[in-house]
Amino acid sequence: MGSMTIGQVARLAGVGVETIRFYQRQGLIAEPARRDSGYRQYDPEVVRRIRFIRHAKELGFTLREIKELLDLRVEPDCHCGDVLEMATAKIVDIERRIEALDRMKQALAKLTATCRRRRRTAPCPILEAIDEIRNG
Amino acid sequence: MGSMTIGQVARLAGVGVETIRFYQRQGLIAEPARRDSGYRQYDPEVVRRIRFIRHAKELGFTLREIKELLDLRVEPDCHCGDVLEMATAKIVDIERRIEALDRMKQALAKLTATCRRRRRTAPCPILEAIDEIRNG
DNA sequence: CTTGACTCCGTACTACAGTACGGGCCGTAA
DNA sequence: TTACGGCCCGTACTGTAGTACGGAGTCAAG
Repeated sequence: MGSMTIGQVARLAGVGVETIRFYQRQGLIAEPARRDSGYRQYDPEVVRRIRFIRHAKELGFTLREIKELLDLRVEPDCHCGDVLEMATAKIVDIERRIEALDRMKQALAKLTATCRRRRRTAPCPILEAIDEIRNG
Repeated sequence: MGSMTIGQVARLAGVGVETIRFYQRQGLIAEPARRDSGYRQYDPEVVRRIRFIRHAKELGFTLREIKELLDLRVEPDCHCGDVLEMATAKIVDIERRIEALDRMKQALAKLTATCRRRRRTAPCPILEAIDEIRNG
C-alpha cells in the first residue's frame, strides 16, 4: 500500500506530473523505485518533500537553493549554521526587495494621485514623471 | 552634433549595446536614422527613452507593459485613463508582492530566531518548519 | 477483452530579458 | 596606411521553471 503513482503524488502535492519529472531531472527528488512496467513507485514521503519545495519557493528560494537545503538536510548531522546563513542572507535579500517595491509603490501612488487631480490640459504626469524616479 | 552612436547611447543610458538592439527588435525604440555606412545615428532623446524603460522596469513593469506605456504616449492626446488603470493595477500587484515577501520574511525571521536559540540536540527548526508555512 | 485514463521516454517548446558569437565593414589616430 | 576599437548583421545561446508533444506501453473498470 505504501506506494503511489506519479499522478497521485502530483495531485496530493499540488503540482503537475511533468513538474515531478522535472524535479527528478534536477536532482530535487531521488529516482524512485519502479514497477516491472517501469511505472514510478513513490513513497508517500515524497509528497512532503514536494510541499517543502513549494513552500521554500514561496519563501523566495530558487530551486538551486532548495536543492542545497535538501542536500544539507541529508547530511548526517544537520549543519544548522549553513541553513541559518542561507536564511539570513535570504532575509536581507527579501528586505531589499520589499524596500524597492515600496519605493515603486510610493512613486506610483503619488503619480496616480497627481494624475487624478490634473486639469484636462495638463500632460499625463505618470509618463512625464517616470524619468524622475531614482531607485535607492 | 545632435547625433550619437549606439555605443555612446548605451554608455549614457547605462545599458549594453546589445540591449539597445534588442529593444529595437522588440519595438521599444524606433529604428533610427543611419549613416551611409549603416551605423545607427541616434537622437540624444533616445537616452531619455531608455532611461524611461529602465525606470519603468524598476517600477515593476514588464517590457511588454512598457511598450504599451510608450505606445500610449505616442497617441495624439494622452489617454491618461489607460495609464492610470495600468498604474493602479500595478500598485495592487506591488502590494500583493510586498505582502507575500513580508510573510516570507516573518517566517524566516522566526525560524532563524528559533534556530539561534535551539539546543545542540534539537533538530534544525528551519528545515523542520518550512513544511508548516502557508502563504495566505 | 476492450476502452479510456494513466504512464513511460526523450525532445522540444514557452516566456522573459537579455547576452554572446563570428565574420566582416567602418572610422580615426598615429 | 595600418592598426585597433566600434559597429554591422543574423543567429544562437543563457538561465529559470516548467509545459507540451507524440508514440508506445500499462492498468483497471465494465
